[in-house]
Amino acid sequence: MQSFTEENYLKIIYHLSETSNNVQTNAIAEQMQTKPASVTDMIKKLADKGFVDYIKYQGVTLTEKGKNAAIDIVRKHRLWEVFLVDKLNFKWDEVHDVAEELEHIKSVALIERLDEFLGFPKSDPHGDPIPDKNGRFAKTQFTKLIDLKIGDSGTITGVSQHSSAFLKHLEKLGLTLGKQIHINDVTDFDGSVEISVNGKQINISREVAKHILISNNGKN
Amino acid sequence: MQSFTEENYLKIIYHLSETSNNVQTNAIAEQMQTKPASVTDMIKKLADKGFVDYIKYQGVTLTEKGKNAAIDIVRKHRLWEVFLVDKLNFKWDEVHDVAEELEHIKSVALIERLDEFLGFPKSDPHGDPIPDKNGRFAKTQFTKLIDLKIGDSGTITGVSQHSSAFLKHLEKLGLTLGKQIHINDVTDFDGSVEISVNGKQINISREVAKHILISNNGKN
DNA sequence: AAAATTTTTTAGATTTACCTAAAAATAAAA
DNA sequence: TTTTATTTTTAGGTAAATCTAAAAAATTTT
Repeated sequence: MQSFTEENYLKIIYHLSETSNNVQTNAIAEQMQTKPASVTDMIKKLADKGFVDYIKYQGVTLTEKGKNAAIDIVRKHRLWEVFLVDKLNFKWDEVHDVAEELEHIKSVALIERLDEFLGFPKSDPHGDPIPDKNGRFAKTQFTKLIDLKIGDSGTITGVSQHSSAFLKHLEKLGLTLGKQIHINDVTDFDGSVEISVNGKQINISREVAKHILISNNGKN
Repeated sequence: MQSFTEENYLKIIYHLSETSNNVQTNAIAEQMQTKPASVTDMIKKLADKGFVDYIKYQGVTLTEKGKNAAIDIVRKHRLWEVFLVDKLNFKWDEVHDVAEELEHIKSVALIERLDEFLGFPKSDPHGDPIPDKNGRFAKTQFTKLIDLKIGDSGTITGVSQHSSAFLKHLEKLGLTLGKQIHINDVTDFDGSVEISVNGKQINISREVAKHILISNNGKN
């Protein structure tokens, strides 16, 4: 059984694995808000326990065991987020920190019953897929809004940033999950994007456009 | 803000305070499943932080601050128990350990919304009162079943033991909250008690009778 | 009231997850 | 291909919560 801290490391390594194959010490340190030296210590421990493969100076990759452990934590995190939003009326920008704590509660029965209570949801309030109890989930293929071309349209189905500030901003702009959008123009000067949503035209910054995920997008 | 461990100490000191005024080091050690030496260390820390009053060799008492902190944890524990039983269909003997973890989640909003979601329950699945958000709760006056006399009757409204083994045993005997009971006889030999419940006569050991709490009891 | 017992504390170590500072390895630039 | 910069690791140390063994205080027994 893993400690609270080990679980956080596994989860972060898992998320970093999604974009790069070998996860670097510095990247982990940044995410964990700790120092690289501390990361090296923990990596050795995780390697000893068989959660990661580790070659000095080469970064780490999760083993099958490590990946399963990480997916289990992600599952818990996302189920709790659904609980908070669906049952306790939290906003999507309020759930992250609390779920961050709840995800470490160790009880298989608890999570299975929670899953059932919530009606076996397939995605969390931010559009991220929820692994089932065997760790399986549909690999969703999103396009970042920033990568769409003028004339493209699609549906907002996810976000790649869970900070309260970002989500509140989206809310204010009316950019929530399920909304249909259309790309009208891209500004040369600052890369900001002119889009239609809710029958209105709005301008969003490049930074915002990078973190909005779109599906069902059709050319023109 | 207190650590996980500090919270557990406060909770245990609070519970021990209900029966004795000055809580002893050894008693805390036993409940915490640790050694007296460790307790002395922690007591000093809690005293420094103003949670307890402590005089060497004299045991501890909770300060107002300590008492409030403890009641807050008890509140969380009991609300989570209600959630587990009412919403997730846990049995009353399955909730203790999970609630023991959930009680440490730090979010005022979470607990207030959970309380509301559950309909502001006044007692938990074991009959213990749930403090409101200001820490207030009705001081219930129970009589232990063992203290009733032959001919007395009353209603089961609580238990003073939360172990799964004990609760499962009660369940099997049909001795659940709200049940009406009548004392028929007390065995001289072993102090076991002959009672009527559900229209049947059963015999319960002294040990069991000690941990069943009765209210509305009328003489004869 | 002295002796024996129990309770509590102190002293000194251990483990976990951190840290800083400095050394070593790797990658990038000149 | 050196030099420079970046990344990572090692070495040695800290704080929290625990431990064992032994000393000190309080309580109980005789």
